[in-house]
Amino acid sequence: MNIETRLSWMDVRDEIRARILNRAYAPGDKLPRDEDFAAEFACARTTVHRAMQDLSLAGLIERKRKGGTHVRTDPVTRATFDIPITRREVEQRGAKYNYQLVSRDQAETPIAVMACFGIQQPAQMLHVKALHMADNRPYIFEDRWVDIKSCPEILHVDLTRESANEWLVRNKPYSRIEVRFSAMNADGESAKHLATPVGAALFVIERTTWIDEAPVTTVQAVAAPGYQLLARN
Amino acid sequence: MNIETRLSWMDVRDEIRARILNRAYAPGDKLPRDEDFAAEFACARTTVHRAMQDLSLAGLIERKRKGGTHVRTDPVTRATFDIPITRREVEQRGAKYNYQLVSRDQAETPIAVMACFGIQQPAQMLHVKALHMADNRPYIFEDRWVDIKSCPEILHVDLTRESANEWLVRNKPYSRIEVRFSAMNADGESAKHLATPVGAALFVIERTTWIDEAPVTTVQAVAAPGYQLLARN
DNA sequence: AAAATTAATATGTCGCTACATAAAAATGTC
DNA sequence: GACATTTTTATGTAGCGACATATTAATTTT
Repeated sequence: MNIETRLSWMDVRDEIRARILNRAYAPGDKLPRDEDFAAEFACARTTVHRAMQDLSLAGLIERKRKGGTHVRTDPVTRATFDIPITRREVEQRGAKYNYQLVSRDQAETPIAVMACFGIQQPAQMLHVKALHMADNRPYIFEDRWVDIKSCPEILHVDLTRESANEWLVRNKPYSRIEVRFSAMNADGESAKHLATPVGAALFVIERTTWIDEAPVTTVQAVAAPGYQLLARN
Repeated sequence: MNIETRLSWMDVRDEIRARILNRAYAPGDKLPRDEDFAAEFACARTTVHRAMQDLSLAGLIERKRKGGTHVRTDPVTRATFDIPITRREVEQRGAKYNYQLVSRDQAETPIAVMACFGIQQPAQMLHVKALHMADNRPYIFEDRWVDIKSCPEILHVDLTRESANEWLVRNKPYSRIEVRFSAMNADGESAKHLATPVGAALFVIERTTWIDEAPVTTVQAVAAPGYQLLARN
């Protein structure tokens, strides 16, 4: 094919996005039909469709069957985060990873944890606290609960050698996840493990995962001061 | 068409995902070629392709031309956030939105802000501080810099009535954005505006936007205690 | 005139074909 | 045997046609 004249759906997307940024199509405006764009760009409707899908996913436009395509009046900022295994995160920063089990015991689900999972009845769970280190300095302190019923194998894992984080990610892929970010003042325990003064502002990541409605694990990961999370888009 | 036998790409995706979760295909394993899946499911290769694309985007598999498709050995947690206009965010919580301009002046770019934009030379910028309130209680305190060269209109906007946040989102769609999350202890200024004790842990969202490499705005939004960010996926 | 039905229409999806492209595997050359 | 070149192969992308589906608009019925 003629390389110069062949348009990819990304070219189409970029052109339409450029027009929206130019305000050739202003917020609230109705865009031409896919077919008309296809005619203008001399490409197939499927190509325009793919471009539109992408813009729609990015939050720039809204599409409705029969209703047509409109530029969103108040575009949202949509960003995507990757939260890798902690070991990998540390190693990608070029630091030496180290891990330390703080405590490990079995208990009934406390009420706060039941709320995370959205369950009514308490269950037997494994309660693990551990510290992840980068270049021998505290990096993340995690406080984790693992449902024993949906994950009995965890009882036989040597958590002094391998972190529950790593074992679970490798061995229990979840089907649903919920992630919450917040800030908290260091309490006695986290201050001690993260080697910071009590009261220091710490970044908190809470993750809860399920396999088909069955709770798997919930973890509160408290990062050492200075931690930042950066978004792609 | 026969509704019962017709498979959609989502059905194919769900089936393949189920097999990965079942460990029918374990982490690191090579998956069958798209064509083989197509034969198995009696659908077109494009349908399998779409399913695979989705799984790949979700971070569950990795694809390489000629290399084939593999289950990722350490799947990343991938989550997407929507950060709407602050007013809309407040209103969606069912609270009354209120806005207050704290300060507004023009100055040369400080070094810290130059770093956010990745520019070498300082420029003339508008420096705005403002407070967003929910039900008359402090919600978010923002400290914003706007590049006057790429956004001269901002000088004529009455920022006592409309927040820069809202005006920019509606009038200056960006082409690139960077978002950073972190935690900080309340300093004198933020403590005063957010009505919290000095030292309280606050959640911080930093956003910087560009239009084609030209800096537009960078903002540090400090949320009142208790603020949480929840991810979709 | 209000409500229910029907038609029109823009987007959504699927199948098929053809060709593009990256990377591995095979082959040829020194 | 080491290196460069060609072939093979699995995924990536585009075009075309057909039908599905949701919604709006038009029409008919009450």
